Amino acid sequence: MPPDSAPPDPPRAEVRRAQILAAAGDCFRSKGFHGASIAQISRIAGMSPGHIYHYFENKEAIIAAIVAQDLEHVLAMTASLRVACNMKEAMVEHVADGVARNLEPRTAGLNLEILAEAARNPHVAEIVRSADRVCRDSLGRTLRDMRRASGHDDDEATIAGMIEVLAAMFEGLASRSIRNPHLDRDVVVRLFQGALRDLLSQNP
Amino acid sequence: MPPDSAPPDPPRAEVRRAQILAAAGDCFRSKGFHGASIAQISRIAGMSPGHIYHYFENKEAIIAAIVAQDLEHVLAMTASLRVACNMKEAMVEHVADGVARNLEPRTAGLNLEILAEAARNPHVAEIVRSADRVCRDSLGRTLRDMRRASGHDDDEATIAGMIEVLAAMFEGLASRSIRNPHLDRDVVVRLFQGALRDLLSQNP
DNA sequence: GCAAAAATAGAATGTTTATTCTAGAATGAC
DNA sequence: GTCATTCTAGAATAAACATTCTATTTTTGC
Repeated sequence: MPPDSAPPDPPRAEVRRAQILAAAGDCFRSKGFHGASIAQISRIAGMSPGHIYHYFENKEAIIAAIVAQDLEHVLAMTASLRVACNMKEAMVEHVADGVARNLEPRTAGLNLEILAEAARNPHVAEIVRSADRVCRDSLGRTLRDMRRASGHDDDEATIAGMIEVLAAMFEGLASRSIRNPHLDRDVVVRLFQGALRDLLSQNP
Repeated sequence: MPPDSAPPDPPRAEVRRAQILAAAGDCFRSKGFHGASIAQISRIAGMSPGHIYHYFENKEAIIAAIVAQDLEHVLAMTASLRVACNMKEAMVEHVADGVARNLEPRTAGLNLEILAEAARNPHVAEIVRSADRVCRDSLGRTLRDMRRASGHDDDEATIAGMIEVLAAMFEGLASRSIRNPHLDRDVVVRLFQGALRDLLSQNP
């Protein structure tokens, strides 16, 4: 449950809202944002089509809510990772998790759907970008501390660049899982660990 | 009547077909595969909606053609790259082009659209996968030669893994260009070059 | 020039869509 | 229990959509 800042709503409404979001998640994953219809979502959510409009202004609002919900998960994960990973080797150990998560077909599909929608829907783009900003800030602090601790003195641009490279690598796995579903995950993990080590200990 | 099963030879037909594909490309880029309508495509292509069905059986066939066309460009690029890049440093030099190309918003948007569609449309998935197979084979040969020339003896799995890492890095840039449109391209190029050098010269 | 064939437009079709409207059922306050 | 409020269903609406049909124009082979 996201710790919503919204005023205390009747619990009934919250349950209903959650049902809609769950159903919409399923439909969006399998049909895409524009391939899934309100009728379909309402059937899976166990309510009438019209009733959905008591909780969401329109279909775009449902899309936005799904995107926000999904990114909040990522945000929470990033935050917890920051606490656990003050050291380089700890990060390297987490690579296996990160690779597995990003290769998961269901995750990959919805992520790509979100990005494609963000590429043409400014509202969704803003949600995606603001979540990314938070992730980058958090990862940036971790990275700067780590590099300082090992004697390097990087400028901001280099830190930001490292984050982009890291992010591109992991986010690129979604693309890889679609294009080459039979890729050898273990080898990828091994090489990712090597690349990460090199990236984090390189001289400027 | 369904369209002629054999594409007509006359150049007239080819021009018309190309017009449709060009218009469809524009529409798909700005609205997505399912957001773009035949009416819209036909308007931009300068013909009637019904006429499109003389060249394509249905909308999915247009999507498939666009996907195939796009991937053929990538394929051609990969092939030319293989000729030019027998050496590591030559590849490193091409990083800047590769980064710029993958960060291009128009390219990135359509690529993400294609991947999202491939995640749920088996027909499109097959096109994408077969193109990727060709790219991997070509890059694999290049990489193996390069590594042998510098005294390394890798097994197939390692070569395949290197390709996956490389591909993930570059393909991940599409995601980055959406999530963080203001990223510093030059720094990313510099760090990509370093990462590429490390990846290609690491010991097994 | 002239028929046969191909190319094309544009209206017609039938379905699907998001969204709104209307009215009935559940719930809770007192 | 009664009444006001909130939920909820399902029909109604109006637009959009992919696709097909029909008729007209253009091209081509001769």
